[in-house]
Amino acid sequence: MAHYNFSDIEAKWQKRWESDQLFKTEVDHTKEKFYLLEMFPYPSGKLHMGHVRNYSIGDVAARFKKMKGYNVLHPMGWDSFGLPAENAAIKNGIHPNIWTWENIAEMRSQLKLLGISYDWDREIATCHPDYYKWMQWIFIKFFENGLAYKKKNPVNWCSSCQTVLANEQVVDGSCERCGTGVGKKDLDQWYLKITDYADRLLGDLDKLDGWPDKVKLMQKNWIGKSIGAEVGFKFEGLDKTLNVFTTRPDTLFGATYMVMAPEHPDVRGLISGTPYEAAVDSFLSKLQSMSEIERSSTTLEKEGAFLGRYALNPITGKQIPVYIANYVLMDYGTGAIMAVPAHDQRDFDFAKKYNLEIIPVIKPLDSCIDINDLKEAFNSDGILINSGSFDGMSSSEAKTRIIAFLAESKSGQESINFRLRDWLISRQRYWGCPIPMIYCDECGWVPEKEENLPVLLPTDVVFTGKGESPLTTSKTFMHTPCPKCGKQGTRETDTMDTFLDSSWYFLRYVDPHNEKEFFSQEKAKYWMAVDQYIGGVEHAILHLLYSRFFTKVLYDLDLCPVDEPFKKLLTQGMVLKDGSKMSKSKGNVVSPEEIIERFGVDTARLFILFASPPEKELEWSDAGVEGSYRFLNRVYRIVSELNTQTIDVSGPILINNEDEKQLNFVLNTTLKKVTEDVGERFNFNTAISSIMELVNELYRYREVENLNLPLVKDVLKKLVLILSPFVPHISEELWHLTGHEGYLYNQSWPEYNADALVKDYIEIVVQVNGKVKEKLNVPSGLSRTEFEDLILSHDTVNALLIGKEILKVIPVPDKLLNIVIK
RNA sequence: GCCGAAGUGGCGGAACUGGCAGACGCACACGACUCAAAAUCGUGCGGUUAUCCAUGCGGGUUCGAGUCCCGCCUUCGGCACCA
Repeated sequence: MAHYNFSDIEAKWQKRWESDQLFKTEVDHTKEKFYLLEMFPYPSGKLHMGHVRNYSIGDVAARFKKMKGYNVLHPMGWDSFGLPAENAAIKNGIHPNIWTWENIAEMRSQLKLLGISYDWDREIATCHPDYYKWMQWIFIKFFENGLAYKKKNPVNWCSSCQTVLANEQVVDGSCERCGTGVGKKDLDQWYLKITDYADRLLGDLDKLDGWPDKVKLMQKNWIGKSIGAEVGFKFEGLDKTLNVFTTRPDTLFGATYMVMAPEHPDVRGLISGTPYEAAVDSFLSKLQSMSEIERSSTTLEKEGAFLGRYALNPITGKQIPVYIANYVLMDYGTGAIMAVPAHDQRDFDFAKKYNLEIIPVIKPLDSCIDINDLKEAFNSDGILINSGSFDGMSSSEAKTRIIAFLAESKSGQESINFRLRDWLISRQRYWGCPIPMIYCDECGWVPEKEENLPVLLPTDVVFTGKGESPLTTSKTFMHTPCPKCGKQGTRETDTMDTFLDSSWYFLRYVDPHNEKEFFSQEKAKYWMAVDQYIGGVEHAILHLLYSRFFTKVLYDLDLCPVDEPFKKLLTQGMVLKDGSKMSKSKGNVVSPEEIIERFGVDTARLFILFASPPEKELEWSDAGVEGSYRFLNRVYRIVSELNTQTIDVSGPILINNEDEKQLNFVLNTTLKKVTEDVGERFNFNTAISSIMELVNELYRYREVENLNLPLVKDVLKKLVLILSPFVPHISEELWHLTGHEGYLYNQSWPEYNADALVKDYIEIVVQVNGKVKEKLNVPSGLSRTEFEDLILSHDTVNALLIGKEILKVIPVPDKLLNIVIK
């Protein structure tokens, strides 16, 4: 008998699928669409198991939806700008462009071995000018609408590499490339105004029913909305006000000192020429000598310096000393706080160190804490004390009343703050999308004209890994006429953060070859939003938040039909080996290529999908892979063996005896379970286990005399159909072997027959006081009383009850009966 | 420190609205086939066994709890001086 020759089978069908353009998709208004997307990869050159898992999960969903009758869009592309290409250029002298395209070619061929149902005609690469032209176009839209701006701000700076680093490139406070401690440097950088969208990005999380709560919560925390008040404290003897933000206006009477961030722009003016200047300066220089990480450590002792100035409490007029301190940040709120040591632990620590006054103004509801002798700050809500006319109010009431009071005297109002900062997108890098802006002495920053896009990356650059962006070394790039006035202008030489490229790629897929628009609105209307998005949880915040931000901006500009990009999100777990993430340094990497060569891609896919539910971590097991391989052999063997008997059989399926009924029952429970597990829950592991049970049942049934061949034929056909999303190659082979035409991808998903699920007799459980005592076969579908009477009349049940007093009987028809006795 | 998730056999994991804990697979053991091995097929497989004990630990609700509630422990993840 023919045996399962996976390598021939896989090569054969992959070739046919490709030449017949099986997975090519077009807009079709007669069908409901389904847009399924896996996060596109960075072309590092090698496919790893995480990729295989990600795309296998996606392929099951895509093939299933197609068979369910949807018009499925399932594209793939490359997130191909980024640092590794440039590092390779510095290290090996290969141009990033060559390095990247070679990697793409390599990875594409590996990816094709997986047999995923991608429409390769829609392939995109973010480093291709056809793509980044539209990236630049979008950037200009942001600029024209006031959402992109340039400002000078302290950024991460590696003094050894002489370059700016993204936050992600700072690992444990050091440069990821050279290990030098990272400092801060003031640089002129481009920002996107994501803070304008903070409230909507937060509020619309509620719309995202199909997202994991975990991811929504992470975004919520990242956006970090705080409701409170901005309060102005006048400086004593100066015509100047110190504005602070607080979430606890109810503690205003407990403010005993003020703190400004060391970088606060007003500090210099307050101390200049005063006797305090020298002491403050020595504190500031101490801070400057520290690295950013040392400074931002929560365990750092709180230290500061008195400015020799006083502010006045806007309600009481009380005189309050003003400090600077290392624990107040310039880039949150107003860069200054009112310190209430009785009710904030940080202020409490500082007050203890500098012997500052601690006045309790909130009393706990249960007064078990001695509020006058605090060992630590009491930071919960409570009842106001020591607060004049506000005494006795609850914290929440006092917040409202005190804000109202401040508003009346024009010294404060309600205020909301977000921890989300504007998005710094400038990178002093070569291998990224050029920022299409030109600086002109007359006109300032002017966007490049649309007809001149894309602003191409120059090729005559030097990669030293030091200094400014490599674009400054190009002789052809920098100088260009101002698009507005025509005088000599200078191009921006920084490139964009690559997270911008990936913030809209899902939109380009709907119309990837459009040369006139970044995509046709017509097509976007049909395809958007992405119905199911699948990727690693490591993108829970940045990529997914940025994509939501872009979609909302484009929606507001009437350039996108939806304001949320991804309806449903599945965050797949990592692939582990020996309990930890596969990595070269740990030497626990399992190469997909090797597994595919030894067992075939169907086995690899099956193992990955079977061993763990998609959102959980997956522990790699070589023995488990062999188990999956064994199962596919088992399937191949029984289908081809039984097929010799059923191939020419036709006629109606008649169920005659218990064996046949049982086989038909298992077939239909499996159809139901697989349909629900794949379609509703993404529980691929249990779907597969139920298919295994069907195969086991088929092996059992094979042993009976006089096989019901029309029934067997039906089982074989449906078995192959439901296997096909998981293991498409072997399924396609068996589909044709069993005499069927066409591709499985174009077949309809088999529906279960509800009648077959009804059993005449059901095994039920008899419990006494909640413990299982007996199992009985009884007719199904009885009423509660029929069920109860039948079981209580049973001899073996009565034997359990001899000499006992029955207190209560709880019948659950078709399941169990519990008898409570004394 | 704050927020969140998860703890079930030797292992990966099932158990959907509270209703037979351990589906399916791996590993292991035994049997059949074989001169033999591999492959394959079959049987067994939480601990004890008259019974009982078992879903991290301790309580609770319920006729009945892996599932719900309260309090701990452990592990993992996110944020981290955010006023």
